[in-house]
Amino acid sequence: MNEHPKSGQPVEIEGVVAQGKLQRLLDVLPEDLRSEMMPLWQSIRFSPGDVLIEDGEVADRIGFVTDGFLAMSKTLQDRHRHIIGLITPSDMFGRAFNGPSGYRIEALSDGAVLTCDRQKFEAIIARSHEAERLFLLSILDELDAAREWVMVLGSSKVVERLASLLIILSRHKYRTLEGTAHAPIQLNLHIHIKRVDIAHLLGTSPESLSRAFHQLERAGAIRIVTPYDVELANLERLIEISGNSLEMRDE
Amino acid sequence: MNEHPKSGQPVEIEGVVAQGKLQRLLDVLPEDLRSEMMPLWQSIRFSPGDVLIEDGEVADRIGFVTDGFLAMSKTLQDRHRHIIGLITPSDMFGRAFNGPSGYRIEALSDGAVLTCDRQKFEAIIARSHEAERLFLLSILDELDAAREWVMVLGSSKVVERLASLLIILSRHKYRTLEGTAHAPIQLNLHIHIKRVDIAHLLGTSPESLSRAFHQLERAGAIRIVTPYDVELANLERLIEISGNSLEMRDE
DNA sequence: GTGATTCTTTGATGCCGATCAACGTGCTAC
DNA sequence: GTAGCACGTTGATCGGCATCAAAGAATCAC
Repeated sequence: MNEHPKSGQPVEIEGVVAQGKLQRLLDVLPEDLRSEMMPLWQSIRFSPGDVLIEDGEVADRIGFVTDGFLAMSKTLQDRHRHIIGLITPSDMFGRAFNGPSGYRIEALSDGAVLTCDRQKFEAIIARSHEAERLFLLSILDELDAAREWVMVLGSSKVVERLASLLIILSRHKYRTLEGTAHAPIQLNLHIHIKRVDIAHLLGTSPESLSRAFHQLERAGAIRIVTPYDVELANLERLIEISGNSLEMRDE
Repeated sequence: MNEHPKSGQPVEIEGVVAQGKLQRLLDVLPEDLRSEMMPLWQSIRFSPGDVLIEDGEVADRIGFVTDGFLAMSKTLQDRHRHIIGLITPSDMFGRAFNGPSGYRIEALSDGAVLTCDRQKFEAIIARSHEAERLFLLSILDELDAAREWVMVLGSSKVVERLASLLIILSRHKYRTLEGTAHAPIQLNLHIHIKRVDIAHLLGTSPESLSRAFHQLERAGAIRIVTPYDVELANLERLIEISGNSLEMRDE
């Protein structure tokens, strides 16, 4: 670990392998900057409930998710926790170039991230025009995700929101499966996130969420094998219920 | 019009004056690029209901709001219109560097924008490292706004969401007043937006919205002079009702 | 002015979902 | 094994809000 492989080779720190955005970013980084940056990275494995960045903390770290799910949330003074968004593999968190985060980053599943000191990261990235540009452009993806999330939360009914979430999660599975299978008839979705957290994500209660799940099953859209294993039996109907609020592109 | 003033001088096209983000962007642009870009700008004045960019249209224009309010929305196939966010003076719209918008941009009030062909804009901006950087960083503001909006929509109750919106709008007034008054005791807020549109913004119906307004008045937080003129009688209480979900910084 | 149109408000009803409470189920400890 | 615990589901009640309907209020045409 902590070797400095050449561009194009996978980067791995303590068994955690960089992929997605981070991988691409390191690929375009000139050799010298790359060597300089590599020792700064640190891997963190997390379990459900772990808090990576505390609410309001001046957390000057940025991180890239390599595996698992995180949530960006904010606790109001009435102790009610709002979840702002879901952070999925390849996503970045922390507010590079724009001061500390202001949000709480908390784990919803098992997984791992690679993190780096924010200011050092910025300093090195800024020395490569191409890398900086690539990095800043990746913020557009975050923006898209945030807006998609607004669409999801804008759906009045819980079933609609749940249908949207299942589609989003299945898209992520597609993304990693891309290239292996082509047109999967039925999709077995393993949900790594606890019901309570899904409920908070969708702005509802575990009870209502449970009913929504079974409502989807009764509608024939999904089949609940276990609470963590759902079969998307009728994707078309699922999309229909979701209200078609999501772009179905593959990125 | 269409003269090419030196850096630092206000830019004005057909009576519409660039300000905020666009102003700053033009300020850092080298003289030659600036001269090249100026003729590309075009001013558009709008009235409530005007659609600047149609849903799904491959609209390759970007624009900066100089005055008034716009909404970014998306119409689903069930004809239900979701509003993704509010676009306010100084904000940008259109997806520079990232393909066409995909959203509908529609006017909620009277106002004006300065627009430019997207690809030509990108091409010129990309030739100035500093300008490109400034521009890409401004996307972070959009991201913040989107996330703030998620917080607002995440509030379960309509009054809470309304309180948040009023605060957001008053902040914008502050922003333009900045420097003139310092600690205004009471704030007369002129709302340029129709009730129906506010209702859609907040994901509710005009009827429920009306009740929410009067609920705020009964709580002593605001005083309704006319439907378009509201006095923020008790800002503290308003913030309290909003759930404190907003950052109260002045940017 | 007067009428027409548009916008806002008020009232009545029914549904969705939050909440409280209890039960079921699977896992861990020992 | 059994006890304990965490998590998920189900049931019952109640409040907020969408919806339908209709009545003010403001604006515009002429």
